[in-house]
Amino acid sequence: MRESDDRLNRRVGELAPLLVVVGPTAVGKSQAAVHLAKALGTEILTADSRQVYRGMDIGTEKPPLQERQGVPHRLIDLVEPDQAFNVGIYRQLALTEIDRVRRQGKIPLVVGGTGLYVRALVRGLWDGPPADWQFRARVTEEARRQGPHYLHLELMRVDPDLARRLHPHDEVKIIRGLEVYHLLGCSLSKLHHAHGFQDKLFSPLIIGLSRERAALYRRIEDRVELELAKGLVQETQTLLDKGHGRELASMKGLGYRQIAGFLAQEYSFEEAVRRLKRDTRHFAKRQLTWFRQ
RNA sequence: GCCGAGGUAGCUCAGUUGGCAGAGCACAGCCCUGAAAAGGCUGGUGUCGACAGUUCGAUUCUGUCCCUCGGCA
Repeated sequence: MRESDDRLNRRVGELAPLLVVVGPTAVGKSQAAVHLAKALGTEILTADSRQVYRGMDIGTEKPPLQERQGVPHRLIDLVEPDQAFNVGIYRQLALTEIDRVRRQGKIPLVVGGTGLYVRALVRGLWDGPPADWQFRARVTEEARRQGPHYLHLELMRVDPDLARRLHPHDEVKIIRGLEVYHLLGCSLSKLHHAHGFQDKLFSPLIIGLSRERAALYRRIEDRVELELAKGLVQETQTLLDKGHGRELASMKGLGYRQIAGFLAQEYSFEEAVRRLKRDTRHFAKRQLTWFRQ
């Protein structure tokens, strides 16, 4: 019943509206989004792969309660830092939230800096398996033994199309390709192609925020200093004390990674701050290439 | 003032037995569908401190000067 409704809607071009605000870190998304949400009388659905972790507040720049001005923020604090999280889980939860907001007669407003999450909402996500960490550990170990280009050659055997698109050094993506073949017996490039990423559920209006580069970098530096003043070091220590090791994906996030290195006495505090600022600038640049298109 | 070391990319430095100057970082551009704040690719950049001399040719050798750092005064 709903299925056919959706199909009908698609045919007549009446896809559900979806408002999306994207932009690099520190550009001022959160503040702009609160204004927009208040003006529209709606809520904020965050698209941020780091704000989903509970207890990671300062380093992920979750807007403090007083800055939210009563606007509900959803899709944050979803899991513990040692729990697995990924685009698939995000998309599922986000679709539920979007549906709920729509039923209340409001325009869903998605705000975030994680390009992949936004794209998975707007273009769909192929129905694939999540990471198999045992497989990944095994394959990584094998690559150590067999030499650097071993995995790429393996992928060339099972998925030549993907192998040609990936640089031999891009181990993370190469392993994903091997993993999918291992789990499903079919090449990832075929599965991607079959899906096509034309899975349009919404008619999105995407608003990209930007700033002059020098100003953005200045804001990043100020923001890092502010995070430190708010107690980023203490927050990192607390997470480590809870047993959340540096190998966790969540602990590899900006801020935690650099501060954890300092706490492990690998380098000085000044060096940690320098790296954090630098890595955040690099990240903002990568975000810009997602959002430019 | 004297002695010593040095002045090469935005920064830290390597180098040229005299023949179009090169690394890391910074910076810029890009890729991406279950780790994505992850992971990966590509690319500029130069009065080689200044002036003169030797030389077919000087960033490289010689001289003078300027500047920086250390030591002695």
